Amino acid sequence: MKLATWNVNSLKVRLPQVLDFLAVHKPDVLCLQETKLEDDKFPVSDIHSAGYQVVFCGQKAYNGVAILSLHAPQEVTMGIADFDDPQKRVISAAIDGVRVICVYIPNGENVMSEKYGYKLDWLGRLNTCLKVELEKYPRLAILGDYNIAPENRDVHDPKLWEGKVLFSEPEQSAFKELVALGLCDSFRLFDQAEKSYSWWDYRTNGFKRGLGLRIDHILLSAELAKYCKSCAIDRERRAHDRPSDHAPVMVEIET
DNA sequence: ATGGTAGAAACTCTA
Repeated sequence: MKLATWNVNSLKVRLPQVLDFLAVHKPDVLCLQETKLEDDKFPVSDIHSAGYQVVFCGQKAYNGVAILSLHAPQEVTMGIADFDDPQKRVISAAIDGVRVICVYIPNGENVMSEKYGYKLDWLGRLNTCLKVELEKYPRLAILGDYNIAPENRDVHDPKLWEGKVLFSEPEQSAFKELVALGLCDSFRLFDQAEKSYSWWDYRTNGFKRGLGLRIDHILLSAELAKYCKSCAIDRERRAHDRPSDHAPVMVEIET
């Protein structure tokens, strides 16, 4: 079983690239973030024509998440339980016996921003909700844009990024607390190339200059991690014409 | 050089 995640930064612009990704990799599940589409604008028929089912939860201009799958999504839920968040950042479904949670964790803007407080609060609420999900679904995968680089090796220049949003200590602690629930950063189960990143800022010509961060992750419960055979970043997607600023990440799980 | 680019929307916000 192949599970993938990709922050597409506008599904309207990236739809042809998403369809190509599906055709090339044939993932069982693809989680999307930053679709930036209201639900009545979602390209359902294009996804169906590609042989995929889809559930989604979006809004105008910002945020928006979706789960594409070969098999039927069941027990679909939107958002975080007991948290009335107007921002559309979470969608979950049970697919082929795996509970899939697609997350777009807030960016935080900068550590002095109100949005940074919202991000840390949001991470606390996610943690609480994942505790419950883990009890209910031992086979759990949380895929998405976490907007957190967990370790020094996940950032091109840790010194430069020290104390900055995406890399600050409180964010990294929140990430560790998610892992401490009994989850595992699937990328680090395997040997990986140095300077493996999943996001490069458009603004600094980051991709061309190798200025990246690894902020897109697939966390797996122990029950899934023990059957995980690979985890890879599809870095070449970032070199495409009109690329998203994020590359997809994909795991393979033996079933 | 506290810059730069990209997307959506609508003369600004978010990343």
